[in-house]
Amino acid sequence: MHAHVALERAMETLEAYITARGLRRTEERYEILRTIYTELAHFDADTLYHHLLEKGQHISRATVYNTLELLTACGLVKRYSFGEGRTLYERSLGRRQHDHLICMDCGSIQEFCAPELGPIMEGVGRFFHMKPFRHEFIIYAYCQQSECPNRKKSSTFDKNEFQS
Amino acid sequence: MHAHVALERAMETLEAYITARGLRRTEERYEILRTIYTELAHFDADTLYHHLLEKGQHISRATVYNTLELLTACGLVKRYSFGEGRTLYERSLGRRQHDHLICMDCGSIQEFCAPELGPIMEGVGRFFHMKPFRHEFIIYAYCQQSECPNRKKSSTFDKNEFQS
DNA sequence: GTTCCTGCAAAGAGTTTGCATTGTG
DNA sequence: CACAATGCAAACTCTTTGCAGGAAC
Repeated sequence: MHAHVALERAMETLEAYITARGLRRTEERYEILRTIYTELAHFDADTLYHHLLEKGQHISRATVYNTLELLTACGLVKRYSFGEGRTLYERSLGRRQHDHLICMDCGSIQEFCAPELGPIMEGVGRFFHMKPFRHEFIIYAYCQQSECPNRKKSSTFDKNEFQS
Repeated sequence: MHAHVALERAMETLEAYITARGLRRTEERYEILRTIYTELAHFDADTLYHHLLEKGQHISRATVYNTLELLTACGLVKRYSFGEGRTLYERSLGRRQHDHLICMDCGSIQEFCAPELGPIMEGVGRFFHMKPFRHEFIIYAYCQQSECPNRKKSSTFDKNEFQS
């Protein structure tokens, strides 16, 4: 699905959600949704806040957090907790189910699909007599190249957890 | 492996680590290791702190955090980030590789083994030309019973993420 | 005696909340 | 013009840090 198609459908979903609950159509909400769907892949709240600032959009942190909660509630955004307590968001409409691989050298995130996980999840659920709802599968990996091609900054991942 | 055997081996590991690096054998370190290996399964730093307090062990938060970092560094404790940003620890010596299932009704945690994950991780690593190091696989599930048998407190898991 | 460790309190990061103001419906 | 949303700042939680006193070696 092309980005602008996903954005259009996301806009419709947001419209419907706003209408159904009698909420307000504020410019901030549309701007944040647009930004997420066209400019950001995996991001945290503060990155989104500063990204908006750099575009000249002065939207407060409170509104950023409120809107992320709203978009999460209506299924347009997903929230993840990655290693070392990083809370990241990503858009969820128009993207197939996927999991994440994180480079421990630079923190960059790759997505992959592993349909085999479905049956595993079902089997575990049966074993515990629980009803599986969703899963998170995160692979932490090193680049095989001596110099990580994604390296951008000092890693937040090699402080304590991965030493001998 | 019995708990006290695991504790003994953990003590030896800690001894060796302390000796190798010229660190100090403080009572706080032994007490925290003992507590983790005999009394706690999955816990956060604050739970450990209060658990020690209730036993009459007044060990400061700073020392609790320092010691958790030390024990993580020498492989006796593992740190996890679960949904909604919970940072939890568990002892790692004498426990086979496992993953976690979290009850969204009460937050209780079950462990399970899924050896099928190894090959999946390897395959994904090959695809991205990266060297997988470790993984986290978390299943979030509901109890099938209408009343969760593990229910202890109001869930921290049904606030935003799991509503319609 | 030297150096490391502890405990306290303050600082810091990330997120949430209270409240006056703004703006949608 | 009612009431929801915004923006700001303060509060809050979890974790880290600085420093003085105390313990290990």
